[in-house]
Amino acid sequence: MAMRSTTAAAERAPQQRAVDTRARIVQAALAAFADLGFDGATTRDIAERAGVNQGLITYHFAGKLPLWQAAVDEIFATLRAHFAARVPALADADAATRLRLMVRQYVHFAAAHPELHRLMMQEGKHDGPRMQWLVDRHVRPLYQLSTGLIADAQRAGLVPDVPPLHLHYLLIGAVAHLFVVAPECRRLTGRDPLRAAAIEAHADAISAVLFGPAVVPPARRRVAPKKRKTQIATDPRPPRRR
Amino acid sequence: MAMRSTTAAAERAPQQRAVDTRARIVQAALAAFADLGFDGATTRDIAERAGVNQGLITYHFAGKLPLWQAAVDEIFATLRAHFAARVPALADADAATRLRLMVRQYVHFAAAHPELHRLMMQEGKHDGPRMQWLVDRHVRPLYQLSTGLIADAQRAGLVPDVPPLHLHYLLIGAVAHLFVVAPECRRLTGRDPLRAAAIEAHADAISAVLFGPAVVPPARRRVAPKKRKTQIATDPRPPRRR
DNA sequence: GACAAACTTATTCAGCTGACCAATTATCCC
DNA sequence: GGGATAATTGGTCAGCTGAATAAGTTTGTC
Repeated sequence: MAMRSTTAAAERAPQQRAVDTRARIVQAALAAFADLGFDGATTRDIAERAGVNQGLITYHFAGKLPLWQAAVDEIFATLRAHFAARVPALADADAATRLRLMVRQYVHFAAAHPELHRLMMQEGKHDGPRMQWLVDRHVRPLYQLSTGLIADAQRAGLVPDVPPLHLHYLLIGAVAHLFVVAPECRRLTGRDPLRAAAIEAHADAISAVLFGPAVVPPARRRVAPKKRKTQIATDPRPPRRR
Repeated sequence: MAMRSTTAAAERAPQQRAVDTRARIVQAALAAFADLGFDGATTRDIAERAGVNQGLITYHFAGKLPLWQAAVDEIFATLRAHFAARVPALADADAATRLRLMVRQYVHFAAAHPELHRLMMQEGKHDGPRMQWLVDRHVRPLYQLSTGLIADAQRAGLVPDVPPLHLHYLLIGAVAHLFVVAPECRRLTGRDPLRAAAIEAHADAISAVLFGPAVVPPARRRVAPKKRKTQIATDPRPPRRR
């Protein structure tokens, strides 16, 4: 094993190809675990999806469980990066603005990465050591962030005054379900919910339901195809006409 | 192989114990398929959960797929019965009342039978013959009922005027997700979302978000109320509190 | 008691499971 | 270039799981 024996002889930096294969394995594992659950997914299947030899997954990861943990870490890191990159200046904006923006970005993330929610539903069904690890390491921090924002928004009168717990789970389900069962929606309706327009429409629907009709000046919605030129400043979506 | 005799002699009525074991197998299959998906679930496991011999499942059902179909038929029949029993006089009431009532009853059903949504999410992830069968036989009729009600409610100004497709999936996710991942919620928050009070609170949350804050009289509000001068006539949702 | 429905027991056997390892190749550092 | 090490390969392992069925036993009904 690589031991930094005598001098400060630095351990070799990991080679680029190793970084690549690791990443490909993690991505394949993510898809497999999200699809089939921990027990249903097999290391062979994962290796095949990743296009690598099966022995490699034991080489790079100690076993199936560490691989699962790496996959979970990966998708949550992606989620945090998504928000960090797209919800700027969190400290500055008021709660209302932040929540509106985050919800919209959350819709986009859920559409681009349905694995997150598929995986969470696979694991959320049964308690156990994996779920414990998952909740303590990733879910709880996000939950506290989410409910904090919700409480702020409630104080501002932006969202209904119901227990934040319920609003939190309500929101997750409302946002993610369409994309989790996107193939079903496609067969049922003939429309692909992953089209950019459909994603935007879903974000609009969520916003309309959660925050009420997006109006600051009481423009009448719903009656005629009246153009809505006045968009609230805090909602960065482009004005869309129907 | 015991074949049903096709002679002129009348077939015997199925014995009661056979009806019972069939039902127990179907219930066990429902739980297993919802938990593990079609491929992940095993007939051995199902037989064990049902407390019957594994050979019986091949005897009563022709194989794994017919068993799955029986389980799906069962849960959807239960859903229809639930609505039929609890949403009376569908023809009389106006769309608003019906939708309010159905949403609330839907929350109760989702809490009592999370298998439905677990199963739908397992199957909704990938297209294929099973999903096709499922959509054609069960999902599409419900979808048309749901979107019909939504459209009516939109005409009455009860819910935001967004595409019914999005409202439909939004609603399903919002209602069901909390109960699908109930164990996660329990570990995360220490509270059990299956308590009667929690179920009611979730129904309240859904109603508040979807229909606006609860109005005092439970009486029907059929037409757009003109009482509120601060609110435009075309939007009957009461304003959120400031 | 006759006879079929309902159920049990005991197989079958192909294929897959995660883990592990010895041999091989690619890459790095001197 | 060459030695060392990281990265990768192919293969083995021992055991388990899969659905299905054949043959035998109990139970209920006529």
